[in-house]
Formats: sequence, structure tokens, C-alpha cells
Amino acid sequence: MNIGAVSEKSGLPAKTIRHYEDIGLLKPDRAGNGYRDYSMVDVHRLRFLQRSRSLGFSVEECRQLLSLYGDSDRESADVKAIANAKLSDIDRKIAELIGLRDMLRHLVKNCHGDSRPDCPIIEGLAGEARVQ
Amino acid sequence: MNIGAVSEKSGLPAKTIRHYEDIGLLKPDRAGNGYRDYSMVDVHRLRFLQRSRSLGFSVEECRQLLSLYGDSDRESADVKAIANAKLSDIDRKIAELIGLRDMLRHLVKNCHGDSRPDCPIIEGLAGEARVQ
DNA sequence: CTTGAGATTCCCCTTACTGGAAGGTTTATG
DNA sequence: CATAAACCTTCCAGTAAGGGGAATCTCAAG
Repeated sequence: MNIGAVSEKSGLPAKTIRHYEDIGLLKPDRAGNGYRDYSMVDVHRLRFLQRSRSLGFSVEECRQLLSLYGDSDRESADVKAIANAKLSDIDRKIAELIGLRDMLRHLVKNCHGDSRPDCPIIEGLAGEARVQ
Repeated sequence: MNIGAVSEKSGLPAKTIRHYEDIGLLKPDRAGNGYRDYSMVDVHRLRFLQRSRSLGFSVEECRQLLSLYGDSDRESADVKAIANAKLSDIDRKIAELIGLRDMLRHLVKNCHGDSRPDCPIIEGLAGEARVQ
């Protein structure tokens, strides 16, 4: 499969896909003409990257997540440790997104258009997340 | 309030706080000695930035979200349009995080340590999100 | 008064892409 | 068959969003 098709299927620009290859996140075959030749596994990895990057995980975190499978030299204890750590991150992110969503919903409901100066939503903006 | 205290309260490094000032996300006062002097509103904005950046929103998106209040020249229709667009984004992100979490949970439960070659989790990795 | 913690600016480095040039390949069309 | 459009290649440079660290300044404590 050529890079254009993979781009469409993964939702990532071709530039980004080549970049991910440069930094070792995947290694597509090459066709006789020099074009990259992607498999469905590559598409899965790229889709996964698209998702997790857009959710605020760094490329290195994504690399760890990807290593949870596929790398046949994985060790069960490592896998579980990494996965559990990421599960905490994810739970926190979900909670924060829900907080953000509620805040915006409140804003949409209560801020009724006349540009009144003091909007009580400002309090909610910072969330009640414990710092540190 | 000095930048150190604000850093602690917002969870952002001082470097990042100064950077946000450079790109116009806040304008703290200056004390007589040249030190930046932050208000509680600044702290709120910074906390908000910390949260939304870590959730995968770009700085420009954060700028839009911040403009939903504080800018007294806001127009109700604009506010609602932006807020509603962001609400969709947030809902999608939440759904994706839940998908990611379920996948990891499944992996933790089912991948029982002996490095067996084929893990069915790979299917789940890409999610069933419709591309495009 | 001096010592250490915290502030300032400035400049360069890093991460994670993104745009564009210059050129090779494949596909559709006259 | 020619040739133009669409796709692919590499390479180089730029952007976005910070981070490291030097050189200097200021404040609080002993």
C-alpha cells in the first residue's frame, strides 16, 4: 500500500508518516520502484499514533504504548507496569476532560450574550485539580 | 505574586509561564524591581492552560478557549459557536481515551506474561474511529 | 555584608512536525 | 506514443512550544 492510501486510512499527513519512520516508529517495506510499501499492521500502528498523539501523549509515550505489543521481546512484568502507569494517566485525562466539558457546558448555558463584564465561569476555569 | 509562587500554583514551569507571556496569553504587572507580579486571574488562566495543553489542545485552541471569557469584547454568538465546537472535540477525546483505557485494561488482564507471539489486542489498537 | 535563593534577559537547543524545492514514477488522456 | 497530472522520493529549511544554561540583578537571612 502506498503512502497516500495509508495517509487517508490513518488520518495522518504523509509528511508525518515519513517522520515517524525516521524516528523508528515503523519500518515499511520498499517496492521495486523505491516507494514505501505499507502493511495493515503499519496502518494500525499509525492510527494508534494519531489517536494517542491527539490525546496529549508524547511520541516517547506512544512508543512505549506501542511496545506493549508487537515487540516480541516484551516481558510481562514490564508490560503490566507500563500499562498500569498509562492507565492512571488516562484516567486523569478523562477526569480533566470531563471537568473541561462541564465548564464549557455551563458557559454555553449561562453566558447569555449581552457582554456582561463578570462571568462567574472564571472560577471554574482553573478546575479544582490539586496542584502537584 | 512572584513567578515562583505562580509556577507552583499553576503546575507550569517558570520558563513556560514567561513563554506564554511572550506569545501574548497574559500580561502580568511589573513590580518596582522589575519582577513580574501576577494576579489570581493570571493563576487561573495558567492553570487552565496547563490543563488544556496536557489534553492535546494547541496553544491557539487554548487562546480561543481563553477568549471565551475575560475579553470583554466577546460576542455571545461567537462564544457559543466556539464553545460548542470545542465541546464536540472534547466529547471525541473522552470517547477515544475511554477506548484507549479499555484496550489497556484488556491487555493487562489478558496478556499473561509468556511472550506469546500473537496478541489479539492489536485489532483494538487502531480503534474503530471512522477515519475522515 | 555576604551568601544563597529567586528573578531577569538572552541565546541556543530540542521535539515534533510542516513546507517547499528538485526530481523520479505511474496513470490518464489526446 | 507523448505528455500532463498525480504521486512518490530525498533534502533542507522553518515553525511551534517549550527547555537548558549563562550572566546579571534583587531580596531575605545570618
